[in-house]
This record gives sequence, structure tokens and C-alpha cells, in this order.
Amino acid sequence: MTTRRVTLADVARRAGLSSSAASMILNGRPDTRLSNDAHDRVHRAAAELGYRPNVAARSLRVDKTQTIGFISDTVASTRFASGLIKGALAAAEQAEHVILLAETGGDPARETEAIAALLDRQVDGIVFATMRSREVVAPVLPDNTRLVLLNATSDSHSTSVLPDEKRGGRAAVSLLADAGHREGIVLLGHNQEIERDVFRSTTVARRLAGIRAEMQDRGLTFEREESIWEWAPQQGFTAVESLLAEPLLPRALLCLNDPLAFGAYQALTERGLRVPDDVSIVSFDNDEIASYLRPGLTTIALPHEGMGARAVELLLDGTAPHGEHLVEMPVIVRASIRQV
Amino acid sequence: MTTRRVTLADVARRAGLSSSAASMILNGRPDTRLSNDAHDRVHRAAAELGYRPNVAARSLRVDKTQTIGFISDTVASTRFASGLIKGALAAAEQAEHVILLAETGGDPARETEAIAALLDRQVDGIVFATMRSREVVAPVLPDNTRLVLLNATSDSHSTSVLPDEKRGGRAAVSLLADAGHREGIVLLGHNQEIERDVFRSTTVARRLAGIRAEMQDRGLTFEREESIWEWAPQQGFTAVESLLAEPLLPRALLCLNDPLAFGAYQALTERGLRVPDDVSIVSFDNDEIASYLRPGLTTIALPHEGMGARAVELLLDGTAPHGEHLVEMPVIVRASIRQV
DNA sequence: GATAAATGCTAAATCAATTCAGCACCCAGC
DNA sequence: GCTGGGTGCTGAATTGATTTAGCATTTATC
Repeated sequence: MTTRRVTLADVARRAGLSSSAASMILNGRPDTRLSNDAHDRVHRAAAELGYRPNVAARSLRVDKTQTIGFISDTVASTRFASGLIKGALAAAEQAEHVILLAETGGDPARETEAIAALLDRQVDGIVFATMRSREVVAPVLPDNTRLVLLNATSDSHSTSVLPDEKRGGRAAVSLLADAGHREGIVLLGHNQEIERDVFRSTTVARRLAGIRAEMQDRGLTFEREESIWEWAPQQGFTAVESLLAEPLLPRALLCLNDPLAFGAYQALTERGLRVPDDVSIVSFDNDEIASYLRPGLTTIALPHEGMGARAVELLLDGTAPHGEHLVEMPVIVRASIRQV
Repeated sequence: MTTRRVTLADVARRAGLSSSAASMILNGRPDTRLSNDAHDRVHRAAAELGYRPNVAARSLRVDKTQTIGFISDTVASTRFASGLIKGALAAAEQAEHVILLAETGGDPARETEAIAALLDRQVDGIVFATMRSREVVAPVLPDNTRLVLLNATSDSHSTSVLPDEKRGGRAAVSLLADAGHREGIVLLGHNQEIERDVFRSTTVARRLAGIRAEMQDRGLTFEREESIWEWAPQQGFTAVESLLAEPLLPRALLCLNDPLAFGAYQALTERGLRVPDDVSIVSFDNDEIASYLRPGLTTIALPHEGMGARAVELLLDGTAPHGEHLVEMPVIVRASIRQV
């Protein structure tokens, strides 16, 4: 008892018209001279039969599939990745598009395969996302397939969506400065390599540039800069542990991401010090842990969902200019900064 | 200078054959009597031109798109969701399939829309995933579209993939018992409603059943059971705080998920108590925070990626039996249990 | 040497849509 | 009465693959 799918021909038959007419009416073609009566009959028939067009058949004719490819180096592990996807899904749903997902693990071979697999399915465009925001070689696509880089940059002819790290960096410093911090501010996670090497991470370089610009504008300097390679809790912990071995205690910690701040909390707590009474902390990303910590961690959020949505919107827009589109990083104020 | 995609006809022309022949050869049809020479020519032509079949055209003819729909109520927020997706992607890639992703937010209207959108694109099957593992009403699909429920159950005629919570529950108790804990074991997160109401969460009910079964088998009883509705750090914190106000200290905490354990750590640390020297802790899920904590949290992991992969494998297998397919929950031993 | 069977391949239909050229009808105008 | 133009619609081609029926050859069989 296989119930065949309703086709356009079925609709046309029931409306007593040709499928040409039915097609034109359902697609709302403008200059067609079909009668109002015909319109009514077709729409009624389509509704009664529950007609849904076959996307494969349509896309064979016109070159549109209402489908977007989303290629990412990583889909799991961080909330960032899934946030981007969630945002993309939401924007796609708005525009009645659907998302084909592929993961590459950063492997160029899998990347090529993923792109081919998506092109085989005639996607209208591809969002190419990286978790470690960096400069990438934009894949070459056929002229009718648009490309938007997400959390990545490339040559100037491409469109990319990035967090507004520079302003985010400035915001973090402003939070501390506005709270009255002038002395004993320590930077945690600073890394000279990253600061220079654009290929490894563009956005972190900008984050640091924003931080330094705002410090300078306010006439402030860091008491110390702790260079850390891997920005994980364990590293934050040991860095702050050694910091606390010094005679002069820091008054404020500017951590370059939340896991570092997490490690800092642990080191402080184990020393019997309190956040923010003894040391203020501000950080970046707004990971889940930021809300878990006691007291809550004040942090400059990565706007994942906004970025994902923006990328899809740009892809579908078509008229949007090339270049970088920056998404604002929201300031999430919790309770880790003390008014001095 | 639009470079048209290479079609089967192009390959056939270059090989000096009809497209029928080219099609049969490239698809490796068995009983065809085409010459070895023809085989060579077609394969060479395809390789030289970089031919890739047009999936839309093919799926119009045969009813297969090499595409799987993945519908989830949530894609972001938890590592669990993205882990399932990652696993599904990996298995799909193995089988040269691609995944169409849709999010419903648990809203039945969006659910219907998502299913329709996927069916319009002729997906070969749908993985229907829930984050809050529970009993769902399985969507009705056409006979040629297979369905696998992921982290969800439904009537017996459907196929579903679930974590083996019962054994996981037993494993958690075994860890404590084997370490020598016999007294002062407290259950954190127990909830009578959940334990009874299968519709709200099947797997948590099983987790508890496994725990109770193992306790009984070993002749152990809980010193106390703290009923908590929302399993978040804040709730874990206050529960343990009040626990510590009692004269008799608990010796081991069995937390029903990691965020609760996280809150427990915080409450213990603020009281100057040490994990595991003063109190042992074991938990469930293996969230990211489990490795962040000091000392590392021993926990029974939710096998997200394995589950996601299993679901896709079952979908593609076709011969797999209906019913529940349980995926083992790995025991992640860190340092939160003391040998007594 | 005629017939049958095997070999190697092709033409045309098919899938479900879109789209272009054009058919039949009616009315107006000369 | 015949042309011209507008109206309302349809037929057939098209998209890129798969698949069935069947057409020429060649080879084997008696």
C-alpha cells in the first residue's frame, strides 16, 4: 500500500488544467494571463492533496535547491561550534532553506570531499566555518555557488563574518577601568606569537590589539603579562599560582578566555582569596562555565548564534558587499569585578 | 565564462559510447556485457573530466539521495547535542552520505515543518533525536523513508538508540563500593517524579534503577537521598551546603549529573573540605567541566558520538531489528574517589 | 548454409518539475 | 468578411541521470 507522493500533475488534473498552468500559478508567475478561477482551483487542489513540490525535480530545471552547505572544521567540543550552527539553522529556517552539514576536522582532503559532496547536491551556497578563527584559503566554487567565511578571513574578494574583537577587547579593559582599577592589572594568556601571526589566529590578535589600544587611551599599563600557550584551566591555574607566590598581589586579572579564568578562580580559592573582593576577573567567550562559577564570571561573549545567522543571511542576500562583517561581542556582566 | 558541470553525456561522448553504457559502467552493473575496453574508456574519461554525478537527477529516477535527515530538539547548549551530531556525521561520511540538519526547539509545529522540508528533499531516512531522553510520538513517514529514534523511545515498532543507563548506574555504585565505601553514601539528584514518570525521562529512570539494583546486590543503602528538581550547579551547591550543616558528614556523593557534582565541589571547597580525602564523588555525563575540576571528576560518560554513529548505521543497515539498541556508557576514572 | 544463441551496444522512456512558443477563441475595427 | 490583437490556456522541450527493450553483429550448432 505504497502511497505515492502527490505530484504537480495530480494537482493539475484535479484542477482541470495542464501542469504548466499549475506550475505558473503555484509559483506566482507575474505576467501570466490565467483566470482568477484557475488560480482558485489550483490552490484549492494543492491544499486538498497536500501537494509539496519535489525539490530534486525542480532543482534539475532551475539551479536552486533551497539548501545551504555548512562546512566546519569542528562541530562538537565547544559551545562555539554548535552556537554557529544553531544560528545558521535559525536564519536558514526563516528563509525556508535547509542546511547540509559537513565536518572536516581541518583535514584538507576531507575538506575537498565535503565540498564536492555538497556541490553534488547543488547547494545554493556554502558557509565555511573555522573554530580557531584564522586566515584560510577560500575554496574555489562554481560561479553560481556563493561562499561566506565564518569566523575566518581570506583574500579581499571574499565575504566573511567575524566577531568584533577589537571593540570586545576595548570593552574588557573599560569594565576594569570604569570599576576604578588602575594598578595591579595582569594580563593572562597574552602570547607574542599569536599577536603577530595572523595566519594562526586573526581574531585573537585583534582582541589583543583592542585591549592594548584601550589601555593606552586610558593611560594604563599592565603590571605583568603572563604568556600562556594553551588556554586551558590547568594552565590558568599554574600561572596564577606562580603569580600568587610573588610578594605583590594582583588586583585584577584580564584573562583571554574563560577556561583560563576558570583556572584562575581555582588557584585563588585554594589560596583562600576571594573573587572579586581580593581580585577582580574579566574574561572572554562566555562559555557555559562562566555562569557556573561562584561568583558568576563577567565576560565578553562570543556572539556565536548571531554570527551563524549573519553568515546565512549574507549568503542569501546576494547584494551584500564583500569584505568583513563584524558582529558585536555582548558584555555579560556578572559578579567578578569589584568597584574600587 | 561559466564552466558548466561535467555531465554523464560528456563522459559518454569522450569515451565514444552512449550515456546508457556510461551509466551502467560507472554504476558497476553486474550482468551487462560491455567490453573491458569500454570499461576502461569510460573510467578514464570520467577521471579526466572530473565527472561527479548530479544527485538531483539521479534521485529523481531511483528513490535514493544519499542524504539523511537529522532532526533534533536542540543543537546547541550541551555538548551532548553536538556530540550526537558529530557521531552521526562521521558514520554518514563513512557511508558516503550527507546530513541535512534541522532543529525544532521541541515545538510540534516546527517539527512537522522540518520533517516536511526534509521529505521534500527526498532524504533516505531520518534520525529523530531528543536531548531530554524521553518517550516521543514517532513521526509518520512514507514507507520508503526509514526512522531511527536517538536518545528517545516510542512504541515497539520503532528502532531507537539509547545509552545503557542501567549498566551505567550499576557502574557508578560499583566504583564507590569497590573503593571500599559502605557508609555515608548520599544520593544527589534523586527525584521521585522522574523515577516514576517514564514520559518525562526514560533514561534517568533507568539510571536510578541501575543504581538501586547495584546497591541492593551489594547490600548497601543510602545514608540520605537529596531530591533535586533542576540538576544545575547552583542546586548542587545549596543541597550540599545544607548537607554539611548536619552533624554527620557524608563520605561519598553519588551525583546524578556533572553540574550537580560541580556545585558539590564548590560547596565542599568553601567549607574547607577536600575531594576525595574528605568526600568521594562520582557522577554522570562526562561534561567538559568534569576534566576542568580539581581533582578531576570520576564520571560515567554519556557516549554521545557512539550513539550518533550507531543511529546512522542502523538507519543505513536496513536489516537491523526494531527495538532498543543500547550503547555502553564508559567509566571515566579521574581522581574524585578515595580508597578507604 | 541456415538457424540459434551470444555479444556489445543504443534508442527512448522515465522521474517531476519549469518554461517557451504558440494554438484557439473572442471581440473590435475597417 | 477578414485582419489584428488580446485572453486563457496547452504541448513539448528541457534538466541529468537510470533502465528497459531491442537492434546489429558475430559466433556456435546442426
